[in-house]
Amino acid sequence: MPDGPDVKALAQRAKAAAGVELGFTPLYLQVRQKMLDKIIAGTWPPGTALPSEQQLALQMGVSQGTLRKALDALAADRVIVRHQGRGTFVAEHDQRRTLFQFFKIASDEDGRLSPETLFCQVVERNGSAEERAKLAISGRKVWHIHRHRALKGRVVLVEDIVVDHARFPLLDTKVPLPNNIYELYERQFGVTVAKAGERLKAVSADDQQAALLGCEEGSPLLLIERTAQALDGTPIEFRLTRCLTEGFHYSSDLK
Amino acid sequence: MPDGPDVKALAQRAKAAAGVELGFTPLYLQVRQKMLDKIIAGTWPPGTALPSEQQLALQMGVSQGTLRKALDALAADRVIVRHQGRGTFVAEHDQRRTLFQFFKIASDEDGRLSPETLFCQVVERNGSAEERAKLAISGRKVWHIHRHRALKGRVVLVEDIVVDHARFPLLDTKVPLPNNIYELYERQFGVTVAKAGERLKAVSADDQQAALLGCEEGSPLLLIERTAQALDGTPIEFRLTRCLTEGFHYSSDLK
DNA sequence: AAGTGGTCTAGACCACTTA
DNA sequence: AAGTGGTCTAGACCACTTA
Repeated sequence: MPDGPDVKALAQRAKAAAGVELGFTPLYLQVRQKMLDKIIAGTWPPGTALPSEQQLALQMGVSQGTLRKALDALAADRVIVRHQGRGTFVAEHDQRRTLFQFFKIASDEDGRLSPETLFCQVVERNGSAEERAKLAISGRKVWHIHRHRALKGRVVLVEDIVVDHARFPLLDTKVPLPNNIYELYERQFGVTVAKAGERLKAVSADDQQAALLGCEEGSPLLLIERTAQALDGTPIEFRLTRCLTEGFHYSSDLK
Repeated sequence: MPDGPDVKALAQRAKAAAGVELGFTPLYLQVRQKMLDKIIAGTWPPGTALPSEQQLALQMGVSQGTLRKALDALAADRVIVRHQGRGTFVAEHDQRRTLFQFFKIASDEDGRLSPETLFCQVVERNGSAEERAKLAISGRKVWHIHRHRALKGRVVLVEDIVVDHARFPLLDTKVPLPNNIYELYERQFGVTVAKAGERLKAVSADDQQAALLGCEEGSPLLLIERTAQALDGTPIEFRLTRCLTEGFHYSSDLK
């Protein structure tokens, strides 16, 4: 004889009563949100090993299957990383992640490479209306980071990065910034970049850019406008990258 | 008392004995491959409604849960599309899919739009060594499709598409080609484009391109090199798109 | 009302890692 | 040997669509 016919329906209603309900939110998505909230709140900082699935299922009062669906969803968004036999961990901005998730420039012949930072400057200034809108901030001040980056020994990237001054106190004292800037955001400021959207255009190099990149004025450059967001969707960073695409390209998979 | 302790282990070994085994392939991936094979073979053409999960599970001799994991994997790769309450269908190249999966150009102000084809020419010619290598073909001949496409009434895209002559017999008799060329591949030639990789660069417009796009010679253009693949990974199409990015951009999500 | 995919449970066992 | 995530089953019920 099967036991209680509507255990999960009761659980569903119990969870639903507590949260905002529009129509129907499955249990596993409610669990996913609860776990995401803990990660956002810093209860489980990046790199932390989560409790085992069995323990989490007990804590949350759901079956292991439901708990796994929640973890699967978080893993699909790269919020957590799972290793069979080892455990489940909050995702970190190590070099590998930066290279594969956030760096899309590759050599035509040699594929993906890590860029080397040859110059880096941090300036405090007032943000333009556009910048403050993109960062959704009410304060006036922003940090402006300017970098020159090289691949295969040649400067091919010029970056202009703008972030909220208030969110990154004393950023200028961290100079020279490490090559991996998202690791800095994460470790020094508790800010996790979770995803980004990019808009690509072709533009002409002005005299300054031409001098930096060692090309002629008016040469075509790939312009990449990136808006990066935190785990909760808050915009964190606005970045313009100008890229010389002779021997290099931006790689995009359509699937 | 729980019944047979190793039902699935037996099933696993039975399946394993039949197929190529390197280490360990889970049942659900074996089921996924079997279903993919049927789709590739044309047993289930695009648009077909698959049997219900219950029926498929019975046919394959696995539980509904395992069958669902196989379908989930196929749905993640957009090979099939599922609709709660309606059924599961083999994915089709309708306008929506083309717009969201394979067309990444959007208006800076108005977002995603469908391009309009203003000019389209199909020519038969010998493929270059590079083209034949990219298409992995041994024959000499290719079709070269040249199109001019407009967004918001302005020509901003010039496309040069190269496909295997042998795979698309009498393609020139289909002129004028429909706006959605992947739908043509699918319906007229039984060729399904499943995924594509793109390489983006910034280049200068030559005199012809400048004339077509209504810009000055030397203007920066976004060059998109696409290689599109069939369900089994075979390269199907090599495509060069040159794009005027004034008021438009290429959109890419990093996650 | 019947059929479909979607969720959830409880429990067994496997593959893999670490000690 | 013990612990972790990964697979698989059998079965119940829910949300949604169509007739």
